Amino acid sequence: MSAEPTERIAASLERAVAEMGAAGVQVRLERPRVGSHGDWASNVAMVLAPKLGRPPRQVAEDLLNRAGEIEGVDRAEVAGPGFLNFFLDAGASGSALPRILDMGDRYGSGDEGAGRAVMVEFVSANPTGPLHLGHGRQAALGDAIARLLEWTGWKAHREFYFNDAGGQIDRLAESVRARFQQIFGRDEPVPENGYHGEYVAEIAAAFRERHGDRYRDDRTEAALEAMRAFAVARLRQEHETGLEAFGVRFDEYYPETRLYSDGRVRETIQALDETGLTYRQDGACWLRTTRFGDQKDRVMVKSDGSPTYFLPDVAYHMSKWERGFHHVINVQGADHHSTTDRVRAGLQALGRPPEYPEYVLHQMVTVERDGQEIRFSKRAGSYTTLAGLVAEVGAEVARYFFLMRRPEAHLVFDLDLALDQSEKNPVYKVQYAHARLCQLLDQGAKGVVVGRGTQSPSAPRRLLDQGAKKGRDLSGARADPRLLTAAAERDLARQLGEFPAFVERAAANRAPQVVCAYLEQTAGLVNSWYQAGHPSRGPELSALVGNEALRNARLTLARAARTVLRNGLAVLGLQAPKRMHREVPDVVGGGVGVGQGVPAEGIVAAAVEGRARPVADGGPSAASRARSAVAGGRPSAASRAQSAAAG
RNA sequence: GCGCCCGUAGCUCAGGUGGAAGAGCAUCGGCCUUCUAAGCCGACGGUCCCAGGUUCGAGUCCUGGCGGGCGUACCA
Repeated sequence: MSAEPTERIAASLERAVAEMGAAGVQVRLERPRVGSHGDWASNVAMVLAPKLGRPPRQVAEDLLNRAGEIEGVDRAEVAGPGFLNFFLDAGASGSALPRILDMGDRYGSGDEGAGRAVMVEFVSANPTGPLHLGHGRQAALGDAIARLLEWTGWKAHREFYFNDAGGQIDRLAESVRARFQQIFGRDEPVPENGYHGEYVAEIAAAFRERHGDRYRDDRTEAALEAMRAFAVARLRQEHETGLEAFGVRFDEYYPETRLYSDGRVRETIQALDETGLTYRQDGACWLRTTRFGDQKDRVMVKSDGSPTYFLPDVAYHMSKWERGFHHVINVQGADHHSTTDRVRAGLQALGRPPEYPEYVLHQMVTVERDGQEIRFSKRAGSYTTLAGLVAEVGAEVARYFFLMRRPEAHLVFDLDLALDQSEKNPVYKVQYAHARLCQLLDQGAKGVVVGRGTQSPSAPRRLLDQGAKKGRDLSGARADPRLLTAAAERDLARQLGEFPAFVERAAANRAPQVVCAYLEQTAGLVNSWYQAGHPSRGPELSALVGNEALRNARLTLARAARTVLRNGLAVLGLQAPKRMHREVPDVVGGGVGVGQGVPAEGIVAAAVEGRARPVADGGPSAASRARSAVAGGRPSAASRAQSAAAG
């Protein structure tokens, strides 16, 4: 193929435009969002119409007539208010397939980043309590954004920052001490502004397990310090293992105290002083952040001589810069948005660019259970933890839930829905489509043939022999995409070709939900294509037809689709299973434990029952349990609901 | 008061460089003798919060409202 079809279309249109006496009008081609609007569309007639004083549709007709036949274009039409829609022939629309197979698990990657370093800082939870769902959203977002950047040629560094000193850690230590004393029956209440969650008592119990009664009557600072260190270490460990269970790893954990111990905070004060933008007022030391667009000046050092949070924040970002990260993305909850202006202002005072660092601020996560909102509060001790959520719905579902919405949109996490209907979750649709393609390709490799009339026992054997003779050819590396003429095939092929553009856009906009939407759409096209060729429906449209050339082309399409789904899931940090098992819960069919070799009737019975009986009002029905258990290997919805209530 | 975010189908939400209104759930109706029905096909469902403006064209951009969320510390 000499030139891309788009170039030929554009050239033909530009010639036609010039003929109509409107040279210089830019011809732009765009991908219509809907398949029925063709492979490419142009708005040039509508731009031209007012200049020529003629109706746009008439101009469009005229343009088409003048453009004539275009190589690679099957047909063209005037549509809507005056769009020109071009439909490529099958060879052109399937032209991405060889490239997909060539690139394999790198298909979709790009090199916009050109190997530059970028830091993504996310989660950054303080060791004063367990990770909650807001941290979960951040973990999913930060990791997915880092992955997107890696896919587009950046070298991503994942960093977790935490405050391991200061007033809140003091209160944590005091809270642990109170709980510790309570173990011995002493009436020492947790401080009013301390941490009241159950986990504090657990820490105290663990502390006693480690140290016995040694600190029982020790009210010294050293005892408090021991508890502080113990609690921080334990919570830090809990965060790391929790994130690991969630599938997120960090390159570096950066403690706030390091900024003090290595003198960076002091250096930052000095450097800011030298800018002449600091002043003293009311006994405190201020920085003129208003010079850089902040709403008011900020205190750097309080009148009691201790620094505010603002100062180490600036020092920390100077450390990032000096470590070579001139591109930094901070993923934070929107409740931190007030700090972004002042931190950037402080950094500008030190000569950093105004857009450093970049922020992705996600809106809050609220959780509803039984139709009621649950409020998060570390101090009240009533909140839902990330670990609890992962235990309930699994890491994959939780991750996808957090990613499928724009970060700046409020996320309502309906626990009931996530529990009872998790198998209807889009992530299963995508993973299932992938597993389905794997099975199909497996059948293809075995030489299985479907279709009425061709089912003589010798047919598979014959194909197997041919396949063996021709080696890899059966896998379709040299298949002819022009044979993919059915609508479902062409729609799918076209969609697969757009994957790299979606990854690039998602990365540029720090928008993982774009990938989610793409995957769901692709999975839908895969399923439509698959169903259209289902043996019971249209065996002549199946990939497993007897005609070898057609079979090759369709199996190539399946391989390409599998590659795209697998890569897309990898971009989000999700698994691409080769096989998905349904597990029929023992409540159906009286304790029939069913695993891999399930009799088909069992599956169908459960599925039918599941559909026939919606969830009744008191609790989960057998039907909903059947659906829940499908998610695989986890407790039934009933027992999970109980554990949720207990948590 | 001021700042940021949100307002799209009954519900939860996607909507690219401004271009032809979408998905899932819910409801209703079809589709398993043969590749996994965790699926597919169809129907129903819209004042894209309101009012102006820019434009050949606005869910998208601009201005002003209305409604909701979050923030607005010498807290951490």
